[in-house]
Amino acid sequence: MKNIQGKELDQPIVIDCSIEKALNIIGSKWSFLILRELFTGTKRFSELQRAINGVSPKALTDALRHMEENEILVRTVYPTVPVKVEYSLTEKGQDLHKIIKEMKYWGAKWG
Amino acid sequence: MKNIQGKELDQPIVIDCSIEKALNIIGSKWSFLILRELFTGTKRFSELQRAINGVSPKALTDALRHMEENEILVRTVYPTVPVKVEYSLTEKGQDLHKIIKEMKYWGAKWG
DNA sequence: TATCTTACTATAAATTTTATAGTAGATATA
DNA sequence: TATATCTACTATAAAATTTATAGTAAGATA
Repeated sequence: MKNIQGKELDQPIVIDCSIEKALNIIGSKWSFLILRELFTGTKRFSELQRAINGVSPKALTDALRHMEENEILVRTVYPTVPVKVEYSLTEKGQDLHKIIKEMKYWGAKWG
Repeated sequence: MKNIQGKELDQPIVIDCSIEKALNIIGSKWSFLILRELFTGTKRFSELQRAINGVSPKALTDALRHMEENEILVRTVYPTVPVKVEYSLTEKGQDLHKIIKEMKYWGAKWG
């Protein structure tokens, strides 16, 4: 995953801007919609796939992995057959709620 | 410009989600950084280019055009030589400040 | 035996993004 | 006179990313 400037996120570059930091941690456009879903509670992969119109499984996997690495969400695997995987927000992830809420207000007002 | 599902924005599709509406109107990742700059006042193309680390002129032009079409900012051309072009936020654009502010808080806390 | 399920991967194709050079048109400099 | 400078972009090809599609494991079900 690359940052907003197109550099690998594990490269030693210093970003001063908090907005850029937030955008890099959140990841991609899909992350916002994953957040929207997870604020209402834990979800499985297939539930997210159905709820988010237009995501390919790869895009969803990539976004979830990125968010997991950045400790926005946790991934829990239940070794059943077929396997069950649940995604839920961490405190860090829950704290993004204010941003998404403001987006929702703005979108309802101007969209 | 395409929407978050990859469809052209002028296609007759209905989006119910306010978050998606907001994301589609804002446009791309660069838009957030353009907003960051314009909240401090009117800026010229070259000022934005210098202030936003890593934008290509094409990416900047594309983002500005998209934001202009969506009435987030206005573009004013002064017919001097060389020409001078200024970008400034509309009321709709100013109103995005809450979102960016929350991003900034979050980035400062967790980033 | 064939089919269904979940949570993904693999691959190639399609699309987007980026880097780089170039443009106008007047002024400034050597 | 020739060259360089400035701004705000465009054009183009190359590079990178994203998407669509098919496929996988591994047991349950009909």
